[in-house]
Amino acid sequence: MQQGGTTETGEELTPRQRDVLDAVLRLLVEEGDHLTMASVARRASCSKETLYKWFGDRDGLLTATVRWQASKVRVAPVDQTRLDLPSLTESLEGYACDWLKVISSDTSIALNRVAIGHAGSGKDNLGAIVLENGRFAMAKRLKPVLEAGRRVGLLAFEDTETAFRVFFGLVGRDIQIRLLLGDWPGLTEAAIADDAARATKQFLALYGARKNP
Amino acid sequence: MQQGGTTETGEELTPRQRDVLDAVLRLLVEEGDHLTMASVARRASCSKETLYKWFGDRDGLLTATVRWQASKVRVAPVDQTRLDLPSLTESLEGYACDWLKVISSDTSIALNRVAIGHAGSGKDNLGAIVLENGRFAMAKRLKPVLEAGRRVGLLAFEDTETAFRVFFGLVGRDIQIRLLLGDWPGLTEAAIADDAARATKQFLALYGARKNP
DNA sequence: ACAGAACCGTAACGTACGGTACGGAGTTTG
DNA sequence: CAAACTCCGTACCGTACGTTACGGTTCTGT
Repeated sequence: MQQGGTTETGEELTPRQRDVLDAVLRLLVEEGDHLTMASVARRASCSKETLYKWFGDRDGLLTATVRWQASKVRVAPVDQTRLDLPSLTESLEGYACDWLKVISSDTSIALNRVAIGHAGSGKDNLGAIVLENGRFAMAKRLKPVLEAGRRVGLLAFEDTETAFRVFFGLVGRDIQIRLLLGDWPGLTEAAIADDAARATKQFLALYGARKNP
Repeated sequence: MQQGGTTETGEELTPRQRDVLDAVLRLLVEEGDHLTMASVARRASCSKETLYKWFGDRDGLLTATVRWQASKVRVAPVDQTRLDLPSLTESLEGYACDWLKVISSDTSIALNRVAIGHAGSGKDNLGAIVLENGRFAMAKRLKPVLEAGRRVGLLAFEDTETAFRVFFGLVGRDIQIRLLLGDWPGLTEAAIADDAARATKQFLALYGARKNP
Protein backbone atom coordinates (compact mmCIF):
# COMPACT_ATOMS: atom_id res chain seq x y z
CA MET A 1 0.00 0.00 0.00
CA GLN A 2 0.99 3.60 0.07
CA GLN A 3 3.58 4.04 2.70
CA GLY A 4 2.99 7.13 4.74
CA GLY A 5 6.51 8.24 4.09
CA THR A 6 7.94 11.38 5.54
CA THR A 7 5.12 13.78 4.96
CA GLU A 8 7.39 16.60 3.95
CA THR A 9 5.12 18.60 1.75
CA GLY A 10 8.01 20.19 -0.05
CA GLU A 11 7.99 23.25 2.15
CA GLU A 12 10.86 24.79 4.12
CA LEU A 13 12.33 25.54 0.73
CA THR A 14 13.96 28.87 0.07
CA PRO A 15 12.86 30.79 -3.02
CA ARG A 16 16.22 30.05 -4.57
CA GLN A 17 15.73 26.36 -4.02
CA ARG A 18 12.28 26.54 -5.59
CA ASP A 19 13.84 28.20 -8.63
CA VAL A 20 16.29 25.35 -8.90
CA LEU A 21 13.53 22.76 -8.69
CA ASP A 22 11.54 24.61 -11.32
CA ALA A 23 14.58 24.42 -13.55
CA VAL A 24 14.73 20.68 -12.94
CA LEU A 25 11.08 20.46 -13.88
CA ARG A 26 11.70 22.26 -17.13
CA LEU A 27 14.68 20.07 -17.93
CA LEU A 28 12.68 16.98 -17.11
CA VAL A 29 10.08 18.02 -19.65
CA GLU A 30 12.75 18.68 -22.26
CA GLU A 31 15.14 15.79 -21.76
CA GLY A 32 13.33 13.27 -19.63
CA ASP A 33 15.35 11.27 -17.16
CA HIS A 34 18.37 12.00 -19.28
CA LEU A 35 19.16 15.19 -17.38
CA THR A 36 22.54 15.37 -15.70
CA MET A 37 23.58 17.18 -12.56
CA ALA A 38 25.76 19.38 -14.73
CA SER A 39 22.87 20.36 -16.97
CA VAL A 40 20.76 21.20 -13.93
CA ALA A 41 23.53 23.35 -12.48
CA ARG A 42 23.98 25.13 -15.79
CA ARG A 43 20.29 25.76 -16.30
CA ALA A 44 19.70 26.87 -12.73
CA SER A 45 22.89 28.93 -12.62
CA CYS A 46 24.09 27.24 -9.51
CA SER A 47 27.02 25.01 -8.71
CA LYS A 48 26.90 21.28 -8.49
CA GLU A 49 28.30 21.54 -5.02
CA THR A 50 25.22 23.48 -3.98
CA LEU A 51 22.95 20.86 -5.51
CA TYR A 52 24.65 18.15 -3.51
CA LYS A 53 24.60 20.23 -0.36
CA TRP A 54 20.89 20.96 -0.66
CA PHE A 55 19.55 17.70 -2.00
CA GLY A 56 22.12 15.06 -1.09
CA ASP A 57 22.39 13.24 -4.39
CA ARG A 58 20.67 12.83 -7.73
CA ASP A 59 17.79 10.82 -6.33
CA GLY A 60 17.31 13.38 -3.60
CA LEU A 61 17.08 16.10 -6.20
CA LEU A 62 14.51 14.11 -8.16
CA THR A 63 12.51 13.35 -5.05
CA ALA A 64 12.50 17.00 -3.99
CA THR A 65 11.37 17.95 -7.48
CA VAL A 66 8.48 15.52 -7.42
CA ARG A 67 7.44 16.78 -3.99
CA TRP A 68 7.73 20.36 -5.09
CA GLN A 69 5.52 19.79 -8.11
CA ALA A 70 3.04 17.88 -5.96
CA SER A 71 2.82 20.79 -3.54
CA LYS A 72 1.97 23.08 -6.44
CA VAL A 73 -0.78 20.90 -7.89
CA ARG A 74 -3.00 20.86 -4.83
CA VAL A 75 -6.34 21.94 -6.18
CA ALA A 76 -9.18 23.27 -4.11
CA PRO A 77 -11.48 20.50 -2.89
CA VAL A 78 -14.82 20.20 -4.59
CA ASP A 79 -17.11 21.62 -1.97
CA GLN A 80 -20.77 20.86 -1.83
CA THR A 81 -23.04 23.53 -0.52
CA ARG A 82 -26.41 22.28 -1.65
CA LEU A 83 -26.67 18.93 -3.34
CA ASP A 84 -28.96 18.33 -6.24
CA LEU A 85 -28.46 16.57 -9.54
CA PRO A 86 -27.29 19.61 -11.52
CA SER A 87 -24.72 20.62 -8.91
CA LEU A 88 -23.49 17.04 -8.56
CA THR A 89 -23.14 16.76 -12.32
CA GLU A 90 -21.25 20.00 -12.43
CA SER A 91 -18.92 18.86 -9.67
CA LEU A 92 -18.15 15.61 -11.42
CA GLU A 93 -17.56 17.29 -14.73
CA GLY A 94 -15.30 19.91 -13.23
CA TYR A 95 -13.38 17.23 -11.42
CA ALA A 96 -12.97 15.21 -14.61
CA CYS A 97 -11.77 18.31 -16.46
CA ASP A 98 -9.18 19.05 -13.79
CA TRP A 99 -7.95 15.52 -13.86
CA LEU A 100 -7.66 15.33 -17.63
CA LYS A 101 -5.81 18.62 -17.72
CA VAL A 102 -3.36 17.37 -15.13
CA ILE A 103 -2.56 14.05 -16.75
CA SER A 104 -2.16 15.61 -20.17
CA SER A 105 0.20 18.34 -19.01
CA ASP A 106 3.84 18.18 -20.04
CA THR A 107 4.95 18.28 -16.44
CA SER A 108 2.76 15.44 -15.30
CA ILE A 109 3.82 13.29 -18.23
CA ALA A 110 7.50 13.92 -17.60
CA LEU A 111 7.18 13.27 -13.88
CA ASN A 112 5.22 10.08 -14.33
CA ARG A 113 7.79 8.88 -16.84
CA VAL A 114 10.71 9.36 -14.53
CA ALA A 115 8.82 7.86 -11.60
CA ILE A 116 7.93 4.81 -13.68
CA GLY A 117 11.51 4.44 -14.81
CA HIS A 118 12.66 4.48 -11.22
CA ALA A 119 9.97 2.06 -10.15
CA GLY A 120 11.61 -0.38 -12.55
CA SER A 121 15.05 -0.14 -10.98
CA GLY A 122 13.24 0.03 -7.64
CA LYS A 123 15.74 2.15 -5.80
CA ASP A 124 13.68 4.96 -4.38
CA ASN A 125 9.98 5.51 -3.95
CA LEU A 126 9.28 8.14 -6.57
CA GLY A 127 6.43 5.99 -7.81
CA ALA A 128 4.82 5.98 -4.39
CA ILE A 129 5.13 9.74 -4.11
CA VAL A 130 3.61 10.35 -7.53
CA LEU A 131 0.82 7.90 -6.82
CA GLU A 132 0.16 9.45 -3.43
CA ASN A 133 -0.10 12.95 -4.82
CA GLY A 134 -1.85 11.97 -8.01
CA ARG A 135 -4.23 9.09 -8.08
CA PHE A 136 -4.72 8.83 -4.28
CA ALA A 137 -5.02 12.55 -3.70
CA MET A 138 -7.69 12.74 -6.36
CA ALA A 139 -9.55 9.87 -4.72
CA LYS A 140 -9.49 11.62 -1.36
CA ARG A 141 -10.86 14.69 -3.02
CA LEU A 142 -13.70 13.02 -4.87
CA LYS A 143 -14.87 10.41 -2.40
CA PRO A 144 -16.62 12.90 -0.06
CA VAL A 145 -18.60 14.14 -3.04
CA LEU A 146 -19.63 10.64 -4.02
CA GLU A 147 -20.63 9.81 -0.48
CA ALA A 148 -22.58 13.02 -0.11
CA GLY A 149 -24.36 12.17 -3.33
CA ARG A 150 -25.25 8.78 -1.95
CA ARG A 151 -26.40 10.25 1.36
CA VAL A 152 -28.97 12.42 -0.36
CA GLY A 153 -30.07 9.60 -2.62
CA LEU A 154 -28.61 10.80 -5.88
CA LEU A 155 -26.10 7.99 -6.16
CA ALA A 156 -26.29 4.32 -5.35
CA PHE A 157 -23.23 2.17 -4.75
CA GLU A 158 -21.87 -0.14 -2.13
CA ASP A 159 -18.15 0.50 -2.15
CA THR A 160 -16.89 4.05 -2.54
CA GLU A 161 -13.51 2.87 -3.71
CA THR A 162 -15.00 0.79 -6.50
CA ALA A 163 -17.24 3.63 -7.61
CA PHE A 164 -14.30 5.99 -7.68
CA ARG A 165 -12.20 3.61 -9.72
CA VAL A 166 -14.96 3.21 -12.27
CA PHE A 167 -15.22 6.96 -12.62
CA PHE A 168 -11.45 7.11 -12.92
CA GLY A 169 -11.60 4.57 -15.75
CA LEU A 170 -14.42 6.34 -17.54
CA VAL A 171 -12.54 9.62 -17.45
CA GLY A 172 -9.02 8.48 -18.22
CA ARG A 173 -9.61 5.45 -20.43
CA ASP A 174 -6.47 4.94 -22.55
CA ILE A 175 -5.33 8.53 -22.45
CA GLN A 176 -2.62 8.37 -19.80
CA ILE A 177 -0.86 5.26 -21.08
CA ARG A 178 -0.91 6.60 -24.62
CA LEU A 179 0.57 9.90 -23.55
CA LEU A 180 3.23 8.17 -21.50
CA LEU A 181 4.17 6.01 -24.46
CA GLY A 182 4.57 9.05 -26.66
CA ASP A 183 1.30 8.88 -28.53
CA TRP A 184 -0.63 12.07 -28.90
CA PRO A 185 -4.40 11.63 -28.62
CA GLY A 186 -5.05 15.30 -29.45
CA LEU A 187 -6.41 16.66 -26.23
CA THR A 188 -7.76 20.10 -26.87
CA GLU A 189 -9.68 22.10 -24.32
CA ALA A 190 -12.88 21.21 -26.13
CA ALA A 191 -12.07 17.52 -26.30
CA ILE A 192 -11.40 17.52 -22.58
CA ALA A 193 -14.73 19.13 -21.87
CA ASP A 194 -16.50 16.62 -24.09
CA ASP A 195 -14.73 13.73 -22.44
CA ALA A 196 -15.60 15.02 -18.99
CA ALA A 197 -19.25 15.37 -19.93
CA ARG A 198 -19.40 11.91 -21.47
CA ALA A 199 -17.69 10.29 -18.50
CA THR A 200 -20.00 12.04 -16.07
CA LYS A 201 -23.08 11.03 -18.00
CA GLN A 202 -21.97 7.43 -18.15
CA PHE A 203 -21.05 7.38 -14.49
CA LEU A 204 -24.48 8.70 -13.57
CA ALA A 205 -26.05 6.11 -15.84
CA LEU A 206 -24.23 3.40 -13.92
CA TYR A 207 -24.45 4.75 -10.38
CA GLY A 208 -27.29 7.26 -10.45
CA ALA A 209 -30.09 6.25 -8.10
CA ARG A 210 -33.34 5.32 -9.76
CA LYS A 211 -36.43 7.13 -8.71
CA ASN A 212 -36.78 6.45 -5.01
CA PRO A 213 -39.94 4.87 -3.67
CA MET B 1 21.63 3.03 -34.93
CA GLN B 2 20.31 3.19 -38.45
CA GLN B 3 16.60 2.71 -38.30
CA GLY B 4 15.16 1.19 -41.43
CA GLY B 5 13.11 -1.09 -39.24
CA THR B 6 9.86 -1.13 -41.15
CA THR B 7 7.34 -3.81 -40.52
CA GLU B 8 9.74 -6.41 -39.21
CA THR B 9 7.46 -8.60 -37.19
CA GLY B 10 10.33 -10.03 -35.22
CA GLU B 11 10.61 -13.06 -37.44
CA GLU B 12 13.63 -14.25 -39.44
CA LEU B 13 15.20 -14.87 -36.06
CA THR B 14 17.23 -17.98 -35.44
CA PRO B 15 16.38 -20.07 -32.39
CA ARG B 16 19.61 -18.95 -30.82
CA GLN B 17 18.66 -15.33 -31.30
CA ARG B 18 15.27 -15.98 -29.75
CA ASP B 19 17.01 -17.48 -26.75
CA VAL B 20 19.08 -14.34 -26.41
CA LEU B 21 16.00 -12.13 -26.58
CA ASP B 22 14.28 -14.28 -24.00
CA ALA B 23 17.25 -13.71 -21.75
CA VAL B 24 16.90 -9.97 -22.30
CA LEU B 25 13.25 -10.25 -21.38
CA ARG B 26 14.09 -12.00 -18.14
CA LEU B 27 16.76 -9.44 -17.31
CA LEU B 28 14.36 -6.63 -18.09
CA VAL B 29 11.92 -8.03 -15.56
CA GLU B 30 14.65 -8.37 -12.96
CA GLU B 31 16.62 -5.18 -13.43
CA GLY B 32 14.50 -2.91 -15.56
CA ASP B 33 16.24 -0.62 -17.97
CA HIS B 34 19.32 -0.97 -15.81
CA LEU B 35 20.54 -4.00 -17.74
CA THR B 36 23.94 -3.76 -19.38
CA MET B 37 25.22 -5.34 -22.55
CA ALA B 38 27.64 -7.29 -20.38
CA SER B 39 24.87 -8.68 -18.20
CA VAL B 40 22.92 -9.73 -21.28
CA ALA B 41 25.96 -11.49 -22.73
CA ARG B 42 26.61 -13.23 -19.45
CA ARG B 43 23.02 -14.34 -18.98
CA ALA B 44 22.61 -15.46 -22.57
CA SER B 45 26.04 -17.09 -22.67
CA CYS B 46 27.00 -15.24 -25.74
CA SER B 47 29.67 -12.69 -26.54
CA LYS B 48 29.10 -9.00 -26.68
CA GLU B 49 30.53 -9.00 -30.16
CA THR B 50 27.71 -11.28 -31.24
CA LEU B 51 25.14 -8.99 -29.69
CA TYR B 52 26.47 -6.04 -31.65
CA LYS B 53 26.71 -8.07 -34.83
CA TRP B 54 23.11 -9.25 -34.58
CA PHE B 55 21.37 -6.22 -33.18
CA GLY B 56 23.55 -3.25 -34.04
CA ASP B 57 23.58 -1.50 -30.69
CA ARG B 58 21.80 -1.35 -27.36
CA ASP B 59 18.69 0.28 -28.76
CA GLY B 60 18.57 -2.27 -31.54
CA LEU B 61 18.68 -5.04 -28.96
CA LEU B 62 15.86 -3.44 -26.99
CA THR B 63 13.78 -2.90 -30.11
CA ALA B 64 14.27 -6.49 -31.22
CA THR B 65 13.26 -7.64 -27.75
CA VAL B 66 10.06 -5.61 -27.78
CA ARG B 67 9.22 -6.96 -31.25
CA TRP B 68 9.96 -10.49 -30.18
CA GLN B 69 7.70 -10.26 -27.16
CA ALA B 70 4.99 -8.67 -29.29
CA SER B 71 5.18 -11.52 -31.76
CA LYS B 72 4.64 -13.96 -28.90
CA VAL B 73 1.63 -12.21 -27.41
CA ARG B 74 -0.60 -12.49 -30.46
CA VAL B 75 -3.75 -13.97 -29.04
CA ALA B 76 -6.39 -15.73 -31.05
CA PRO B 77 -9.10 -13.36 -32.24
CA VAL B 78 -12.44 -13.58 -30.52
CA ASP B 79 -14.49 -15.32 -33.12
CA GLN B 80 -18.22 -15.13 -33.24
CA THR B 81 -20.09 -18.06 -34.61
CA ARG B 82 -23.58 -17.26 -33.50
CA LEU B 83 -24.29 -14.04 -31.74
CA ASP B 84 -26.64 -13.81 -28.82
CA LEU B 85 -26.40 -12.01 -25.52
CA PRO B 86 -24.78 -14.85 -23.56
CA SER B 87 -22.12 -15.47 -26.17
CA LEU B 88 -21.42 -11.75 -26.51
CA THR B 89 -21.12 -11.44 -22.75
CA GLU B 90 -18.77 -14.36 -22.66
CA SER B 91 -16.63 -12.89 -25.42
CA LEU B 92 -16.33 -9.56 -23.66
CA GLU B 93 -15.50 -11.17 -20.34
CA GLY B 94 -12.90 -13.41 -21.89
CA TYR B 95 -11.39 -10.49 -23.69
CA ALA B 96 -11.26 -8.44 -20.49
CA CYS B 97 -9.64 -11.33 -18.64
CA ASP B 98 -6.97 -11.69 -21.32
CA TRP B 99 -6.26 -8.02 -21.27
CA LEU B 100 -5.99 -7.80 -17.49
CA LYS B 101 -3.70 -10.80 -17.40
CA VAL B 102 -1.46 -9.22 -20.00
CA ILE B 103 -1.13 -5.81 -18.39
CA SER B 104 -0.50 -7.30 -14.96
CA SER B 105 2.21 -9.68 -16.14
CA ASP B 106 5.80 -9.03 -15.13
CA THR B 107 6.90 -8.94 -18.73
CA SER B 108 4.34 -6.41 -19.84
CA ILE B 109 5.09 -4.16 -16.91
CA ALA B 110 8.82 -4.28 -17.55
CA LEU B 111 8.41 -3.67 -21.27
CA ASN B 112 6.02 -0.78 -20.80
CA ARG B 113 8.39 0.75 -18.28
CA VAL B 114 11.36 0.71 -20.59
CA ALA B 115 9.27 1.92 -23.51
CA ILE B 116 7.94 4.80 -21.43
CA GLY B 117 11.43 5.67 -20.28
CA HIS B 118 12.60 5.80 -23.87
CA ALA B 119 9.59 7.81 -24.97
CA GLY B 120 10.83 10.45 -22.54
CA SER B 121 14.26 10.72 -24.10
CA GLY B 122 12.52 10.34 -27.45
CA LYS B 123 15.34 8.59 -29.21
CA ASP B 124 13.70 5.54 -30.70
CA ASN B 125 10.12 4.45 -31.17
CA LEU B 126 9.78 1.74 -28.55
CA GLY B 127 6.66 3.45 -27.29
CA ALA B 128 5.03 3.28 -30.71
CA ILE B 129 5.87 -0.41 -31.01
CA VAL B 130 4.44 -1.24 -27.60
CA LEU B 131 1.34 0.79 -28.30
CA GLU B 132 0.88 -0.79 -31.70
CA ASN B 133 1.11 -4.32 -30.34
CA GLY B 134 -0.72 -3.62 -27.11
CA ARG B 135 -3.51 -1.11 -27.03
CA PHE B 136 -4.05 -0.91 -30.82
CA ALA B 137 -3.81 -4.63 -31.43
CA MET B 138 -6.42 -5.21 -28.75
CA ALA B 139 -8.68 -2.64 -30.38
CA LYS B 140 -8.37 -4.35 -33.75
CA ARG B 141 -9.28 -7.59 -32.09
CA LEU B 142 -12.34 -6.36 -30.22
CA LYS B 143 -13.88 -3.94 -32.68
CA PRO B 144 -15.25 -6.64 -35.02
CA VAL B 145 -17.01 -8.15 -32.05
CA LEU B 146 -18.55 -4.84 -31.06
CA GLU B 147 -19.68 -4.16 -34.57
CA ALA B 148 -21.12 -7.61 -34.97
CA GLY B 149 -23.01 -7.03 -31.74
CA ARG B 150 -24.38 -3.81 -33.11
CA ARG B 151 -25.31 -5.42 -36.40
CA VAL B 152 -27.54 -7.96 -34.71
CA GLY B 153 -29.03 -5.33 -32.45
CA LEU B 154 -27.42 -6.31 -29.17
CA LEU B 155 -25.33 -3.16 -28.89
CA ALA B 156 -26.04 0.44 -29.70
CA PHE B 157 -23.32 3.02 -30.29
CA GLU B 158 -22.31 5.49 -32.90
CA ASP B 159 -18.55 5.40 -32.90
CA THR B 160 -16.79 2.07 -32.51
CA GLU B 161 -13.61 3.72 -31.34
CA THR B 162 -15.39 5.56 -28.57
CA ALA B 163 -17.19 2.43 -27.45
CA PHE B 164 -13.93 0.51 -27.41
CA ARG B 165 -12.20 3.16 -25.37
CA VAL B 166 -14.98 3.16 -22.81
CA PHE B 167 -14.70 -0.59 -22.47
CA PHE B 168 -10.94 -0.19 -22.17
CA GLY B 169 -11.44 2.29 -19.34
CA LEU B 170 -13.99 0.15 -17.53
CA VAL B 171 -11.65 -2.84 -17.63
CA GLY B 172 -8.31 -1.23 -16.86
CA ARG B 173 -9.34 1.69 -14.66
CA ASP B 174 -6.30 2.67 -12.56
CA ILE B 175 -4.66 -0.74 -12.66
CA GLN B 176 -2.00 -0.21 -15.30
CA ILE B 177 -0.72 3.11 -14.05
CA ARG B 178 -0.56 1.79 -10.49
CA LEU B 179 1.36 -1.27 -11.57
CA LEU B 180 3.77 0.82 -13.63
CA LEU B 181 4.38 3.11 -10.66
CA GLY B 182 5.21 0.15 -8.46
CA ASP B 183 1.94 -0.14 -6.57
CA TRP B 184 0.49 -3.56 -6.22
CA PRO B 185 -3.30 -3.64 -6.50
CA GLY B 186 -3.43 -7.36 -5.64
CA LEU B 187 -4.56 -8.92 -8.88
CA THR B 188 -5.40 -12.52 -8.22
CA GLU B 189 -7.01 -14.77 -10.76
CA ALA B 190 -10.30 -14.35 -8.97
CA ALA B 191 -10.02 -10.57 -8.81
CA ILE B 192 -9.37 -10.48 -12.54
CA ALA B 193 -12.44 -12.56 -13.23
CA ASP B 194 -14.54 -10.32 -10.99
CA ASP B 195 -13.21 -7.21 -12.66
CA ALA B 196 -13.89 -8.62 -16.11
CA ALA B 197 -17.45 -9.49 -15.15
CA ARG B 198 -18.09 -6.08 -13.61
CA ALA B 199 -16.64 -4.24 -16.58
CA THR B 200 -18.69 -6.29 -19.01
CA LYS B 201 -21.87 -5.76 -17.06
CA GLN B 202 -21.28 -2.04 -16.91
CA PHE B 203 -20.40 -1.85 -20.58
CA LEU B 204 -23.61 -3.64 -21.48
CA ALA B 205 -25.53 -1.32 -19.21
CA LEU B 206 -24.12 1.63 -21.14
CA TYR B 207 -24.16 0.25 -24.66
CA GLY B 208 -26.66 -2.58 -24.54
CA ALA B 209 -29.39 -2.01 -27.11
CA ARG B 210 -32.16 -2.17 -24.51
CA LYS B 211 -30.88 1.03 -22.95
CA ASN B 212 -31.96 4.57 -23.70
CA PRO B 213 -29.58 6.75 -25.76
C1' DA C 1 40.99 -33.50 -42.82
C1' DC C 2 41.24 -28.83 -43.60
C1' DA C 3 39.79 -23.88 -44.46
C1' DG C 4 36.96 -20.60 -43.13
C1' DA C 5 33.11 -18.76 -40.79
C1' DA C 6 30.56 -18.22 -36.57
C1' DC C 7 30.84 -17.62 -31.99
C1' DC C 8 32.50 -17.40 -26.98
C1' DG C 9 35.14 -15.20 -23.28
C1' DT C 10 37.74 -11.51 -21.94
C1' DA C 11 40.49 -7.60 -22.21
C1' DA C 12 40.88 -2.95 -23.58
C1' DC C 13 39.35 1.82 -24.99
C1' DG C 14 36.75 6.11 -24.70
C1' DT C 15 33.38 8.74 -22.81
C1' DA C 16 29.70 10.29 -19.92
C1' DC C 17 28.42 11.34 -15.62
C1' DG C 18 27.87 11.19 -10.40
C1' DG C 19 30.22 13.00 -6.84
C1' DT C 20 34.15 15.96 -4.61
C1' DA C 21 37.53 19.72 -4.03
C1' DC C 22 38.93 24.38 -4.37
C1' DG C 23 39.46 29.24 -5.53
C1' DG C 24 37.08 33.48 -5.77
C1' DA C 25 33.15 36.70 -5.51
C1' DG C 26 29.40 38.53 -2.90
C1' DT C 27 27.07 39.15 1.61
C1' DT C 28 26.58 39.27 6.57
C1' DT C 29 28.42 40.11 11.34
C1' DG C 30 31.26 42.73 14.45
C1' DC D 1 38.54 46.03 7.45
C1' DA D 2 38.38 41.32 8.92
C1' DA D 3 36.44 37.10 9.69
C1' DA D 4 32.90 33.87 8.56
C1' DC D 5 29.49 32.19 5.61
C1' DT D 6 27.12 31.13 1.21
C1' DC D 7 27.34 30.14 -3.25
C1' DC D 8 29.08 30.13 -8.20
C1' DG D 9 32.24 28.29 -11.74
C1' DT D 10 35.35 24.93 -12.93
C1' DA D 11 38.61 21.46 -12.65
C1' DC D 12 39.19 16.89 -11.12
C1' DC D 13 38.49 11.82 -9.85
C1' DG D 14 36.56 7.18 -10.10
C1' DT D 15 33.50 4.23 -12.02
C1' DA D 16 30.18 2.26 -15.03
C1' DC D 17 29.11 1.06 -19.35
C1' DG D 18 28.73 1.14 -24.52
C1' DT D 19 31.57 -0.32 -28.02
C1' DT D 20 35.56 -2.49 -30.28
C1' DA D 21 39.30 -5.83 -30.74
C1' DC D 22 41.37 -10.28 -30.43
C1' DG D 23 42.78 -15.03 -29.26
C1' DG D 24 40.78 -19.46 -28.83
C1' DT D 25 37.03 -22.93 -29.74
C1' DT D 26 33.21 -25.07 -32.14
C1' DC D 27 30.54 -25.65 -36.27
C1' DT D 28 30.01 -26.20 -41.51
C1' DG D 29 31.02 -27.27 -46.04
C1' DT D 30 34.08 -29.58 -49.27
